[in-house]
Amino acid sequence: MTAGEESSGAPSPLAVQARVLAYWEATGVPASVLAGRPDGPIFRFTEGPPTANGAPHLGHLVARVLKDVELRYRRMRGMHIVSPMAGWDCHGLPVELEIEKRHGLKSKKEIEAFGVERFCEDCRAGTFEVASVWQEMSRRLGYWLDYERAYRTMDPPYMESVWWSLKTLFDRGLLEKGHYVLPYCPRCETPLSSHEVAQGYRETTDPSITVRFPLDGPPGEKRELLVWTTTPWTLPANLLVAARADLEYSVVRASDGRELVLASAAVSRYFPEGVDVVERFPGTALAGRTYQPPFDTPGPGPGRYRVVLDDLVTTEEGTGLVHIAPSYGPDDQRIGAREKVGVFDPLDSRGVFTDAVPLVRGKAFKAADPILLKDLEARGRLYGHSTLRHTYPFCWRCDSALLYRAIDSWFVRTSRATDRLVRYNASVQWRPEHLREGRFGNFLTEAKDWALSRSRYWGTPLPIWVCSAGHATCVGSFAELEKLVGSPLPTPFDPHRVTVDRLRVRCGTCGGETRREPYTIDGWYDSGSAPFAQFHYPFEPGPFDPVAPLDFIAEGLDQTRGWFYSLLVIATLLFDRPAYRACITNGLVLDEGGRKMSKSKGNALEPLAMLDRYGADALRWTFLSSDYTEPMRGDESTVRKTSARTLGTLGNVIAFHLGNARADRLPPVSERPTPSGALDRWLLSRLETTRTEVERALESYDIGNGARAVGTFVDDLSTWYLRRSRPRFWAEKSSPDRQTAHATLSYCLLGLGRTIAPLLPFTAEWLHQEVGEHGYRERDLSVHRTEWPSSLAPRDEALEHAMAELRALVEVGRELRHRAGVKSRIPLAELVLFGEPSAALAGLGPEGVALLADEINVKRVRRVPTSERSQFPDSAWVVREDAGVLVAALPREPTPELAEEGLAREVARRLQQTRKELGLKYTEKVAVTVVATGAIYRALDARRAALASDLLAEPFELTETPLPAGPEVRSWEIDGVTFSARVLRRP
RNA sequence: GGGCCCGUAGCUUAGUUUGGCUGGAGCAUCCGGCUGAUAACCGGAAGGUCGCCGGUUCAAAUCCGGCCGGGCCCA
Repeated sequence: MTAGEESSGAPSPLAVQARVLAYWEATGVPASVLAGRPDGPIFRFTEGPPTANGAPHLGHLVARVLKDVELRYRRMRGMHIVSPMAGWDCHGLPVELEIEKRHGLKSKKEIEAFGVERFCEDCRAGTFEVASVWQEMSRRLGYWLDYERAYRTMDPPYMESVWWSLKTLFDRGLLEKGHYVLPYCPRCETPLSSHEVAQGYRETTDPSITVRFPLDGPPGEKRELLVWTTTPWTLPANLLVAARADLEYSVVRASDGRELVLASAAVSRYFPEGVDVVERFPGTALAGRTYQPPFDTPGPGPGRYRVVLDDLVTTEEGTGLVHIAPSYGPDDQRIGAREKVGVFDPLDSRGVFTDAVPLVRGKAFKAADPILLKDLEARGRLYGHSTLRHTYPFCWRCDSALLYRAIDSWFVRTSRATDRLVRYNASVQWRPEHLREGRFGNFLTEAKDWALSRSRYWGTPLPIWVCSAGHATCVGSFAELEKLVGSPLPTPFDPHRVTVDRLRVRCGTCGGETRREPYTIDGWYDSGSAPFAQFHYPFEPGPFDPVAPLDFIAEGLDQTRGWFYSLLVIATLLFDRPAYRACITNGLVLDEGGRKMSKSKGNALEPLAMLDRYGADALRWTFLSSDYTEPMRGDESTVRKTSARTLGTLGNVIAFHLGNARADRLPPVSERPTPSGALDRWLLSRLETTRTEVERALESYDIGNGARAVGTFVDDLSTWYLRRSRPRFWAEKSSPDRQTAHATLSYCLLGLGRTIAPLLPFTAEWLHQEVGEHGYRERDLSVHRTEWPSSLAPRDEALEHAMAELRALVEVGRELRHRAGVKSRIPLAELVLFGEPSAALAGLGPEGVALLADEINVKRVRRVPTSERSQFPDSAWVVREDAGVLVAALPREPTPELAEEGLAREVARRLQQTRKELGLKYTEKVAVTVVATGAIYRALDARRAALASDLLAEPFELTETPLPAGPEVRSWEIDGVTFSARVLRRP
């Protein structure tokens, strides 16, 4: 922008963004900032690694804005960020699934036919297909991460650190094998962890059936247990029925004469019409009774098909008699183990029935339901059949219905550290705070052992080898592995399954032949290891400190069960300390209707497209000034409106300042001016207040409060300071008042630039470069390389208070004018204020009075005692009273002289309008001829010189003789009187 | 079924921790004003059962209980 263009408005946010991005890239500002301040205090941070093959959505963008704000702020405070590395979560089902789809693979069998090696190679390559989108999004958002040195969970050093940690847990007895009932995905053929399952619950319809289990008994007695279930496919695996000792059971006689046994509490539910009760007895009376199983598949076994007692039985639903299939439920397993009845699991790894149940051989577990039902019915074993809508877990990645089944798995024994998890969590500064005791806290107290192993291919292999004698050897480093192999490892060594499983590893205990436990580990363990594994700890020296938690992390609320949890568990078990000191979470971004965004619904807004359309700061501001802890609506009109408000206003102020400063070549002022005027001092104080509020907000991770403070300041700056100061800026260059106004505005803008640098990095840079006249030349002059200002100006709270009072009085004055029906252009004689001024207001002195008079357009402001109310009759005055307290009065009419002055202004305004319509710059002179008569003539005649100067008119002619008609002659009417004028551009 | 959170004007929200001035703003609407920022600025009006019901209190948007609606999480 040059001096000749000073009247043009603010450049668009997009233009600002493009300009700033170009500057950053040309001069390497981001890289130099990322390099950090190694001499400064360390601020520990870790970027939560996104899944490397999933596209970013707006929610990710919110989290990144929050992280960026805090990191920029800490950098300005001179802190050294450890580490600013980007990260990628490379392993696990999401990646495998993508590759399976690509090759049309539908099962593990097909993967193995395809070739595990090829498959894993494709997973490795596929990992980075969307990486560039993430990187580009970060760049455009202004989120500076070190992508050059990004950590990847699939890199051998990273994996070696993970192995080290697993061995550490193993040695402490915190990593153990078990055979437990786990949620299992039949399609992926692997168990899932509880936090994975948590992501997949959804409503579904299942059969709800009641089955007759005939009791063995004395001849002639025909009694049947009524047993309820929603999973008919588990019935072939039934081994026991549970009753509750302290519950009463009834025997009822059905209409067909058969006697049915169920809990007394369930009788009215099953027989709302009433029924004959033959007998009642406690649950203990049923214990040990044997029955005919629903299907005789597993055959008789010791202790099977009998009634046992257990507290899991309730009567809220069902019959108070619970079908127990020890393979298919955690409680079932517990009871089965206690009763020593063994297990019967007729499903293969894909959830398909084996030959063990000929009736449904080859059927997937759910698909067997109708066949089993039909068979039960044919044999007269089905008592009732309906359906039930309830929530049921599905695989979070492939959407298959999960089943619970007993399976071998390795567990991290988190349940042994529950008290420490809870204690360390208590020290976390959560944002919002309620997560500590609320959602996250609750989750911790219920924490179960972490099912770590996955029967999959693309992941960190579980580094445990077991020999024929049953010794388990957990390997914690490549060196240790090499020792056990007895010969050098291949170089470069890639510790993924394909390589590792070719090695012949000797048992660490007996030296015998071993086989590796054929598992990979849960990807959440990989990402939870990021704080140390990204530095290849403990194998290489690095900045990781086992004693020090991260200072700060931030991710979406969905990570409570994900990353926030795995970080805490790993830090607690491994280092016996909390994982992070502060954690900010953000809510989901919803569409304009408040619905979840999803690609399938087509309502998802692409982050990059949004950045293209509105620019980074507009999006940043929208998120920061909304309640980002709650679900937000991400519709575009909100972005447009919210950002236009503050960014647009600030842009206008800057554009005004630049135009003004450049027109007269006034240099930027970076030293704090010491103005004497109240308005200038007020602005400086407001700036300092704002700086303090932003500082407090960012220190305590309450970013929203900082953003609000900035919003208020920008409004004050534009609509009060600048509006009130505007005439000062068109005084002569040498005028002291102009100089002071310029210095104040320049200084405050530069101070504001540093204050908003963490929040609005693009706008701040633009401001800093333009107002500071750095010219986008040197990277050292970037606002992001400046220090956070420790103090920008003296704070004068009394002055801020006084100004607020004054502004309230201005509003009163305007309201009075409105009521009097006299427009602002017409001066009135005086504004009368009742009573004594407050101490604060009095402190503003004559400047305050002048300001008030000018705003209300009155010739003077007068204070009178309240007792003089009678001197201001309603016939001539409009009076304001608040709750019975007199405030102010204003004349209803201007004096004739003032009316004339107003008339002159009416004319002047129309001529100014004409100037503008001619497209004249405010420095261009014009030749003006005004034709008027009567009152208008008299009004103008008395003010020729002033009008000429206001309008830059040379000459300014006034006549009563009409001008010859012409295109340049225009006429107007004021209160029924006409006048005309000719305004000519001067050559 | 359980837990946590949210519900203030058409929209975005402050105020809720620690009860107390007529519940503030901004956008949008209407009316008016201003005119050297101009797809800007200023004023006024209208718009609120502070989700609903009940309780505590001299006093409740704020504290307590219950309910309704929404979201997330758990099972």
